[in-house]
Amino acid sequence: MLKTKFSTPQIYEDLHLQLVTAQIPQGQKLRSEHLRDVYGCSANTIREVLFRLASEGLVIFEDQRGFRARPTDPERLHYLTKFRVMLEQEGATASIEKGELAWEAQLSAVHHKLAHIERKITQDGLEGPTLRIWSLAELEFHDTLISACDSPFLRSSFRRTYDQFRQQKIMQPKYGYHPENAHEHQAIVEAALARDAYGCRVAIYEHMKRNLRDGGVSGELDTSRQPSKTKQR
Amino acid sequence: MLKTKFSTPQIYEDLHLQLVTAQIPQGQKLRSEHLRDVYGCSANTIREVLFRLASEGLVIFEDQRGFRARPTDPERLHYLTKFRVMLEQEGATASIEKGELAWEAQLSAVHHKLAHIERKITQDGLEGPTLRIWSLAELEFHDTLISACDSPFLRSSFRRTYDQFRQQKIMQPKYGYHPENAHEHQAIVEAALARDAYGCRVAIYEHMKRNLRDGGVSGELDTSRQPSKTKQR
DNA sequence: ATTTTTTAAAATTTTGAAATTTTCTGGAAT
DNA sequence: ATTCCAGAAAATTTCAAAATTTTAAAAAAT
Repeated sequence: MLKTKFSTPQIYEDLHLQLVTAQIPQGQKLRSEHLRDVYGCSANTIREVLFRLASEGLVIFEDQRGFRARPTDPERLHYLTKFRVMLEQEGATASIEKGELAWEAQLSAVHHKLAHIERKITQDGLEGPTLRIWSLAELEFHDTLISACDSPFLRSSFRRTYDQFRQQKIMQPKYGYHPENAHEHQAIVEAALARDAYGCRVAIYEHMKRNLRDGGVSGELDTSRQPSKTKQR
Repeated sequence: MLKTKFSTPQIYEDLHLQLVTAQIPQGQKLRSEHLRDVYGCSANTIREVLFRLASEGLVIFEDQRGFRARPTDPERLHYLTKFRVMLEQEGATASIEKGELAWEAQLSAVHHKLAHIERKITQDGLEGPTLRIWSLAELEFHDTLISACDSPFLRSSFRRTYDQFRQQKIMQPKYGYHPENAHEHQAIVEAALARDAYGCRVAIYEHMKRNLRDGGVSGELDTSRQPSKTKQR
C-alpha cells in the first residue's frame, strides 16, 4: 500500500479518473475503510468524496449499504446518449450562431490533435495510457464544439452527462475503438466551421446513434428540425 | 432549540425547502456546529447534507471557509433562466409528440389546481404558507408539462435547474407575484393540449423572458425555430 | 433436504474531540 | 491616522473509535 498522503481534491480527481476509464470495474464495492489505507487518510474523508461522486452519478450510494461503482446498464446508456445528443446539438447550434473567429480556431486546433491521436489508434490499437489520452482529447473536442454557446449551465450539464456516458460506454463488456469515429468527428467539425447548424445536428446524431437502443433505428431523436428558411444558405 | 432528532434525509428535505423558499437569507453562513444543535445530530452529518446541497448549487462551499446560502446574482438568474427555457422547450416538444391521453389529463388537472391557487393569490396576496403551496403547484405544473418526454436525465436536470432558479427568483429584493403568470400558464397548457409544439415553445419563452437580462429584448433565445413543414397542421 | 433462528463477523454510520486553518482583536511601528 | 504584526478566539477539517446495522455462517426446527 502507498504511504503517500493525498489531499481531498487529489483523491477526488484520482477516483473520478479511475471511474470514467473503467480502471474500477462496474459494480465494485468502494469501502471507505479500504480506500483509507490506499490514500492515507481517514474513512470520513473518503466518504465525503464518494458522496460527491454519487451526486454526479458515477457511484451508487445505498443507505446503510455503502458505495459501489455504478453498474453498466444498457437502458442508462440509451438515455444518457439521448440527453447528451440534445445538449450537444443545442450547444453546437448556439456556438455556430455566436462563435467568433477564436472559437473556429480553437475547434480546428483541438480537432487536429484528436485526429492525430485517432490515426495512431487505428494503427497501434488502444493500449495502456492511450485510452486516457484519447479520452481527454475527445472530451476537449466536444466541449470546444459547444464552448461558444454562452450558457454555463448547458456546458456543466454536458460535462456531467459526458462523464457518465463515458463510464457506461467504456465499461461495456467488449469495448473497442470504432474507426468510424474519426470520420464522424471530421463531419462534425466541417459542418460547424461551415456554420451549417442543421448539418452539425445531423452529424452529432450520426456520431452517437450506435449507443441508442436498437442503434437508433426507430427515429428516437428529432434530427429533422430544419434551419429556419430566412437563415438558410 | 428543538430537542427532536431528525434523520439525515429529513435534515436534507428541511434545509432544501428553506433554501428554495428564501427562509434562509441569501449569503447566510451555514455553520455545522450551529445546525448540529438545531437538528440534534453531529456536525459531520450536517456537513454531509451541506455538501449535497452544494453539489446541487443551492449552497456555496469554500475550502477552509465553510458553507453559505448562495447569494443572489442577476447574471446567475439570467443563465439559469436561459438553460431552464431550453430544457422546458425541448421537454415540452417531446411530450407533445409522445404524450398519450393520460398526459393530457394530468396536465389539465395540475393546471386546474394551479389556476385555482393563482386566482386566490391575485385576491388575497402571497402570504405565509401560500408561497410554499404555490411553489409546489408551479413545480408540479412545469414538471408535468415535460413528463412525457421519455428522458429521465432531461427531467432531473430540469428539476435541479428549477430549484436553483426558484432560489434566485424568490430571494430577489422586491419579490412579488406577477398576475400575468396565470395567463402565461394558460397559454402554455392551451398550446400543449392543441399539440402545437411551436406555440408552446413561444409561450414558455414569453413566460420566462422577464427573468432574462434586459427582459429578453435582445433576442437572447431562438424561439424562431419553426415546426418542420411535414408535421404542420 | 429445506427453512428458520441464533450467533458471530464485517461493514457502515455517527460521534466527540484533536489538529489545522482562518478570522478577529489589540498594540506597536511607520 | 494608517498599516502591519502577533496572539487569542472561533470555525473548519480530520481523525480514530464507539454504536448501529447489515451480511454471513452455523445450529436448530420443520
